[in-house]
Amino acid sequence: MASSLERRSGVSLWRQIADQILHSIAAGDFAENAALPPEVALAERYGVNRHTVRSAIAALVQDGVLRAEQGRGTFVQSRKRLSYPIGARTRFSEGLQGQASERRSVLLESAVEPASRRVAEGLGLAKGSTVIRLETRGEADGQPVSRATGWFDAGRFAGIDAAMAETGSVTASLKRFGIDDYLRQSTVLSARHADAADLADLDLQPGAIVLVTVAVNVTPDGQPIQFAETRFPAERVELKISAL
Amino acid sequence: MASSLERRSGVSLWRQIADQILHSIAAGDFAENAALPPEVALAERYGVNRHTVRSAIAALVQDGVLRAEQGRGTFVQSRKRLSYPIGARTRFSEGLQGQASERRSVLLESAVEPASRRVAEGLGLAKGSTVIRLETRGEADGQPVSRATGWFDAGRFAGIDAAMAETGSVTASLKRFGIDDYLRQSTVLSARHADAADLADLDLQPGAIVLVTVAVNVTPDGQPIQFAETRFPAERVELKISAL
DNA sequence: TATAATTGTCTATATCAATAGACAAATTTT
DNA sequence: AAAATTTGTCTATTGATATAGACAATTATA
Repeated sequence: MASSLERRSGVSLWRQIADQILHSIAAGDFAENAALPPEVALAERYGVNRHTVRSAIAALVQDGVLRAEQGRGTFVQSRKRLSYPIGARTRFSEGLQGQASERRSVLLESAVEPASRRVAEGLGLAKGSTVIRLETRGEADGQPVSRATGWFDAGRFAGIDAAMAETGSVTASLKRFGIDDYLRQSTVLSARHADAADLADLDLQPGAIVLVTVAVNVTPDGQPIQFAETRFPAERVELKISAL
Repeated sequence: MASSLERRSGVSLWRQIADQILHSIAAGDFAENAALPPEVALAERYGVNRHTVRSAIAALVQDGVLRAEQGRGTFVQSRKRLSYPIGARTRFSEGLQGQASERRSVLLESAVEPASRRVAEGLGLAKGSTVIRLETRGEADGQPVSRATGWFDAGRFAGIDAAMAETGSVTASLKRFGIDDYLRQSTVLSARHADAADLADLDLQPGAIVLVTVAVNVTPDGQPIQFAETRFPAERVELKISAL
């Protein structure tokens, strides 16, 4: 194993090592509260100075992933990564049952604006039609696990921003407009480094990776309701694709 | 827009800027062959020195994303990203039809070895059972688009490595063992920085991101056939989740 | 209790990353 | 032809990153 490192890549060695340790923990190489190899051993394995390993560990301690105890060693603090299901009936609140005791969706911002080409196409509207944009953050046990931007046809769903602010749930808000059921028509997935806004909203460290889904939700008879882009912090969330 | 940058984060400013430009292009802000803003303007927008912007551009030129012409400007070289479908009948060769004229799967390495706990669980075998591991690379128009590690029960599929080397297709190889149809039982998706091996196999630059799928393929009656982990370069591939 | 193992802190040095400024080279515009 | 715009190259300086070595502080073990 022990993947090697790339120098003068624009990503410092300590961050590469921190990423690898994080990945190693997520892959199950270390149980919770298990001890990491001592710094000297890690330095040798990665072929770097002990101080460089210490920088990586310091970053992960800062993130709450590791816990260092002088004289004893360095231990895995928490290694939970939520498994977020994606399927025909993807619902934020339902999906994480059993994995987190407290789940909620927070409305950060809403706006009424003309639809961009991308959004208009997704919703099957004419370009420039008025749409309502909702910016929301999903939290599980107080920790941000998703950051979504959703668009709705302003004509059909006027006031959904208020409903969302009140109920804190897309599903509940749509019920007020007579939508009892909706399906996920398509999901396109990609990944990238988190931008500054996502770093702030998701409480991530620079260099963090986000999984990005772009989805269209439709009524059972195929009428587009919502166009949404959602960013998930890759270090805290994995996506499980279930039957559609 | 113009997301800001994070200093002393372990990720250099030039790489952060390169990532943002890449994202901006992928988001459709610039058409193919469109000119980027001049270096001075970019430097001002990001609040950095012109030389820092030049480092970012140089990296993207090296990647073949941009093309710089002295006296004229800097232009978008190519912004195609393959859309790789994921669904119940995910097949490498079929999925990319129409997006690339030449598609193939190359067997890099094969080995017979005891199953790790993870693989054994995925295939429903006892831990330590003998399995065949196949390392393959998917290519579209000569460019690497996927890097897969697949495991098969060595008892049932003895010789599949030879069949794979001959046919270059998992589907064709399985036919020789009487498997005419198979389904994808589950897919778990994550993202991380590419490790050194992936960088080499996928011809990526350090710091690149890979989408990772871990999947189990089963016969129509639910018997596990293959356990596989596949890495996709996020800058070249997006995953489209279709009906299962 | 003494020893070993492990993390924490300090100093010093070399290399990479970023800033700053000046000017050359190529292209487009006036 | 001249001016303006834009990329390319050079020198110099500052701060972050990485290496090297030594030793202190804490904990577990012989």
